[in-house]
Amino acid sequence: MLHDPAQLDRMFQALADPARRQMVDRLSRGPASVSQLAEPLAMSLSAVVQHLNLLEASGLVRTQKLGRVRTCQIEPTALRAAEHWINERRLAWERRLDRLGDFLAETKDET
Amino acid sequence: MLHDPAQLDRMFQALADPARRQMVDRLSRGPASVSQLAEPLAMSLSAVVQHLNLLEASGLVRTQKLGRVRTCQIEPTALRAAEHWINERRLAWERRLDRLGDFLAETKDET
DNA sequence: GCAATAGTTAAGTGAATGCTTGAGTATTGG
DNA sequence: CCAATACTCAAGCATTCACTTAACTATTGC
Repeated sequence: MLHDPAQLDRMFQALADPARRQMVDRLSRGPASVSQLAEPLAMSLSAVVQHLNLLEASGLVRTQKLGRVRTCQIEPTALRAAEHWINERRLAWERRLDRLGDFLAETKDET
Repeated sequence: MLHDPAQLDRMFQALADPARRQMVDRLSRGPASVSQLAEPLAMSLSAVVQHLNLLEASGLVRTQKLGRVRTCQIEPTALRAAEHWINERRLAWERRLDRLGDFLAETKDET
């Protein structure tokens, strides 16, 4: 389920918004309630809840409600999936460059 | 300029679209012309050019025109910036978990 | 019990996005 | 020279997005 392309899509989509990235950033320093997440953001609590729902649907954040407080946490495995996608592409490119370098060095030797 | 928040924003924004990610994926396997990028995509060439312009503005892709052919390449340093942002947050969370584990182990010893 | 707290839900709005079509501009092979 | 190629640019359009406000529900502390 980590490599579900639709899930990857929701994840990158979720990370595309600066407010949501700020929320992820805040959560990387420890769990927080919805109000705590909202506090530094210049928008209504309702807007924050909507962002949070998206983050949860994307798998980046997990939440649980105790009483009237919803506590939010980062889901590191989801972050790792996004990280991995980018890393794979970058490495593929860099490996290609290396092979090209090797090839050029070789053909230069053959003078 | 790699840590310009506006640039990071454009980058995550660029990666949020599946067509654009498919283009990055294709480019990770080597340079390509606009038409080559368009070939597997179910949309007009014009649409592809619009995606490409966004990718270029985000710094993820560099292009150069020779004659009538625009050749596109990945810019790995930009990919690295996105990767780095995610990685930092994930590591911050995981380090926090480790410290928490240590604390729990310590307090358990003190019985 | 009742007011304050913490969050939820729904409806609406304006701006941004992802396309399309159509008309144009260089370049290039024959 | 001229037709095919390889884009490029500008409008227009439907959908999605990021909000807002307003009304509502569920806890908690006194």
